[in-house]
Amino acid sequence: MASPLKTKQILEGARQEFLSQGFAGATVDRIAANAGVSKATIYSHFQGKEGLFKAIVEQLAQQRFQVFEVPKEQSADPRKFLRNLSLHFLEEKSEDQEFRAFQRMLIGESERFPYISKTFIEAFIQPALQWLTTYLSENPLVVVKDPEAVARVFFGALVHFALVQELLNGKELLPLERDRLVDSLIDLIIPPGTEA
Amino acid sequence: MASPLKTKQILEGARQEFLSQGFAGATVDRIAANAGVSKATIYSHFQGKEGLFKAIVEQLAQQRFQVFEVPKEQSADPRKFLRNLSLHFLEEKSEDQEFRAFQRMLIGESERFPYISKTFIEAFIQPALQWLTTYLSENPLVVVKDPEAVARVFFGALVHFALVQELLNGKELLPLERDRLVDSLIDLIIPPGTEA
DNA sequence: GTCTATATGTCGATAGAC
DNA sequence: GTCTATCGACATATAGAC
Repeated sequence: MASPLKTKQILEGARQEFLSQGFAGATVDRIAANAGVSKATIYSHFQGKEGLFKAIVEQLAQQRFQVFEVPKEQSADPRKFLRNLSLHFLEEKSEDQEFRAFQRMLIGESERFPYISKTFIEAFIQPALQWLTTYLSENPLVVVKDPEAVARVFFGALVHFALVQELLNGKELLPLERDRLVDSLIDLIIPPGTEA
Repeated sequence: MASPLKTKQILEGARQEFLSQGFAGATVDRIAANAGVSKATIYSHFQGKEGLFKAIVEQLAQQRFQVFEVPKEQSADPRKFLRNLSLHFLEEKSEDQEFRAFQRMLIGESERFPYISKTFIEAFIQPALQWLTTYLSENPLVVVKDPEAVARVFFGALVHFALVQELLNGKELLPLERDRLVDSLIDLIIPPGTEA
């Protein structure tokens, strides 16, 4: 009842269509054309448009956006370490066109399909905040009163910057170098001159 | 060629429909029904669905979301002042259902309709950052090295918190009191014990 | 100016041939 | 299993009566 090759083709075509058009704007006709299969084949592999949409969301959340990568080798200096981490994060997520499209779809459809935001939070936001909270708690060179809240400030400042600059085309209207944001952010979390 | 009353009714109906359904999901039939007019009337007042959409966006950006309110009476203590301002901002924007819907639509449609994000940045984000930057620069009790970047951190942390908690239903999966976020944020920007 | 009625196209989904 | 061909519903947009 299911051919693995065709299934893969359908998912590939559906990902492009849903990410670029949203759920309501996407059409099964275009998905079929992108995938190189007929519409009937799609309906034999998935339970309609919404079932396909759900499959795409889970695939993206679990396969592409699950990992919040932290370098194995942590620099001894927390300031340098967090600075590199932040710049790497901003650069990577800003350049990742598919990630940007996923964020757009995520927020745009989160009212109609709450499981999207749930999936994304559990796969991406939750682990990132968890790791940051632990790092801010356990590193002896870092002193913060409420690591969980500070982790939110840190992560929020980075994500919001990427969101405004890249998703909302803020680069042109509100130009600001990544380095300036990150440097100020690090200075706030770990004031300079706190080296061991 | 245009009746002011009908125009108002159409805009009212269109706002509800576009905010709840997005551009692709909205139908002119429902807008006409909501407005209590016929479809033909809509097409005589506006240039099709997209023209109506554009009118809605401009109306919302200019009439509802333009003002970033700052209390006239600024407390002498910057920590207290920014704390009240932040909590007021979070409370107001979190409760404002129409603002949440607008953010969703804004981000969801920003690729297909770039003027939406441009309008929102100019009406809302730009003034807020401007005011914050000025405040952080000119208040003698506040010392920050790069006010423009710190304003981004401040605003970004608040907006991202509201976005995750309210738009993405993070309240349930990642519970965190507003006070804890705001208190930590203020402590980072203006360390306690910096009173005059 | 605003309506009813309709033109014209595309949507999601399926039946039936192979 | 996968296709072609097609269904009914509904989309945007307009013509013509009043």
